[in-house]
Amino acid sequence: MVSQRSLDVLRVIVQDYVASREPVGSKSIVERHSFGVSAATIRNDMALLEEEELIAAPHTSSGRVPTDKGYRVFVDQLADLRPLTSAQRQAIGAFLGASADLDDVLARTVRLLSQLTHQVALVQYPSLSTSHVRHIELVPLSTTRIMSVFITDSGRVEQRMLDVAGPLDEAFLSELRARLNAALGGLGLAEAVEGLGSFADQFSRERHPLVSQIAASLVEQIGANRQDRLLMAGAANLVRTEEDFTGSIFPVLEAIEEQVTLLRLFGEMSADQNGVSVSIGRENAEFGLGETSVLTSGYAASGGAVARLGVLGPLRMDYSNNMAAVRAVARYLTQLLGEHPGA
Amino acid sequence: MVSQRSLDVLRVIVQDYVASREPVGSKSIVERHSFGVSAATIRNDMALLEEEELIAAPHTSSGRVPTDKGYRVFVDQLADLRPLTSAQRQAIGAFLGASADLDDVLARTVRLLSQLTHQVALVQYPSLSTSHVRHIELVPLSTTRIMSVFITDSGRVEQRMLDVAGPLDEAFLSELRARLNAALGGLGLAEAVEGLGSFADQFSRERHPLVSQIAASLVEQIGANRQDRLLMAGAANLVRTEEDFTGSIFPVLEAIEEQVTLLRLFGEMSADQNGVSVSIGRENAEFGLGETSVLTSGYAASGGAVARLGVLGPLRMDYSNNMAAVRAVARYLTQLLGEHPGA
DNA sequence: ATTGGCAGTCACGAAAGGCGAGTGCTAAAG
DNA sequence: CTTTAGCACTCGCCTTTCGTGACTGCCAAT
Repeated sequence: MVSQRSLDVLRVIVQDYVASREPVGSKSIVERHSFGVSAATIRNDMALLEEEELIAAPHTSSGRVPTDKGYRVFVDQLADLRPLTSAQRQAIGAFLGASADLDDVLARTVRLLSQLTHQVALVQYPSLSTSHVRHIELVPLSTTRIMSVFITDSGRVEQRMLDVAGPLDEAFLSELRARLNAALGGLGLAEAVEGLGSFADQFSRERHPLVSQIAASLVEQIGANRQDRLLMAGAANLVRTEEDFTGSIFPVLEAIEEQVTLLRLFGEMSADQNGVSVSIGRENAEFGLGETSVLTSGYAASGGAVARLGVLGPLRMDYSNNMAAVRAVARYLTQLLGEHPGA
Repeated sequence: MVSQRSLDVLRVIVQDYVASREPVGSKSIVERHSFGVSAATIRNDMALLEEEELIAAPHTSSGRVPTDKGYRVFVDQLADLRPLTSAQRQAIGAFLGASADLDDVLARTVRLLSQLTHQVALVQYPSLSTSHVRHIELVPLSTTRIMSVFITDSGRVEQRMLDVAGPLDEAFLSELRARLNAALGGLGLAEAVEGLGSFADQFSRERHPLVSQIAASLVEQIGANRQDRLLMAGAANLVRTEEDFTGSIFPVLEAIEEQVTLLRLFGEMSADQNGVSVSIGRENAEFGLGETSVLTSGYAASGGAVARLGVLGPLRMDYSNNMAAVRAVARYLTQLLGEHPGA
């Protein structure tokens, strides 16, 4: 049985360790916090916590350090996040206030988040899977080459080049553009792909191969871009916290640059009651991030597109502040993208 | 007077030091290379090199290490770069072979370059300043909101949202689109901006404010995007070579994430006869990169857009191989972008 | 100009010793 | 049963010391 006071002891151990980077001993606890009991009593509680594997001693006679499990219990106890300071709120507004397009907003967001948390920040591009076709544009580049621009209501724009078999005149391209938008405008991406399957059938035998080719390219374009991208900022912060990693941070940086891994990790994280999901230490082992914690929150772009953003850092981080920052930024971003669809 | 043999000694000092990371002494030189002279003679040459400040001794009685100036002389002596190995050439082809759009090509390029050189790789987006207007598209998002898509012949696509004062109908939007493209298509960006200045004058008094607003937004869109972006990959390599930096690599990573600084540095580097420009150590001091070397080469996208790509790493790097890689990738990229305009 | 010899310098690594923070345990008190 | 004070013990860390080895600089001879 773990008493309430024991949990309080765990809390201050995590807090003090995060603040000082040094194993915390019973004596320093009683002199820094008002528990109203003696160091010996704290020692008894600490022995209990050690039995539960919530804390561990690096050396036989040193203070204690939280284990992965200890951080987990600590985080789960953080029921209420204190809101950000007004200075931080202002920073969010100032940073994200006036932005032109989605690329810009997300680029600013990731930098902002990294500055607020002093960790590596990550922002996933909104998934296309739940968004809808806003507009398709075909732009002639030469007589046998066109650029197709594909715009969704989540504000994403994807362009692609295509060499076509036969020559194309502007009139036919206009017709094609009009028919494409009539047929696909407003559809979800899956429906659009379906619609493209039979799209060419409405054209003459003569035109059919050409239109088929273009339709196939569009299908590919839609499908290919469903694989999301990830923005990163604040890699320098990882170096700053280098001492918190037992070995080198090299493998960590490698894993971060391997976006596929992170996207998989993002995919497996779901929101808890605060909207912020936390994955700690060995919980990330399969991603090569066994020594890091990842905090994420979902955010919604318009068009129903959802994605995640968050931060990554050493186990020894300020969970409280960082979770609040992630939550606040996600909320602000959702609000911003909701207000100005696609912007 | 610095004899030819002295320069040869400098060369092997750089080579051995790069290979071993240890100060190189006279004895190890004579036993690893066939100079046909004794260690004492080498020592005399080394004393000469030291007088010229091309090498220095970390401690009174240790081997010698090249200085910034020494690396500079070494690099300038590398008249002919040996071409890449066939395996490397194949890697370039395989990596960049099939790519959809400019974003994709550049993203692959930067990763490729980082893998070839084992350093941080940087690729600058082609500057818009010398490219031309390919197409302007206006997409209605709601009655008072449009998205303008701006396509250049260098393959870049920029989108932007705009709230307009009055309601817009589709017919007028079509007219506007047609007139915009008629007026601006093919113009250089500077000319396009000029043309937009008086563009609204051809419309009725009633339409004038609306068109003015759209034109102004387009001008802003063109201007704003002239500020280039930079792709980076291989930050993990900096960590791997951390020991080559006297202090922490933190400020280096910070400088790298501050794209503005790097773009300024890129701007100041011009090509030498090999097409590869090298900036060594303190030559980069004003950018906070006094302990790094930067190798860059220009490349050309279609539409006359030019930009630079390159790598950044510690002074102690394999200049010969890395310069060859930068040159090869720049050439390949130029070729690829030339073949498939905008792709 | 080149070479062999030799004394001198100095960083680096290993070994030793002292310090001190912190623990676990025990016995007594509330 | 919980809490407290006291105490012996452990062990990482820091500092000091010392020996080793690599390399240089100089000098005299070729």
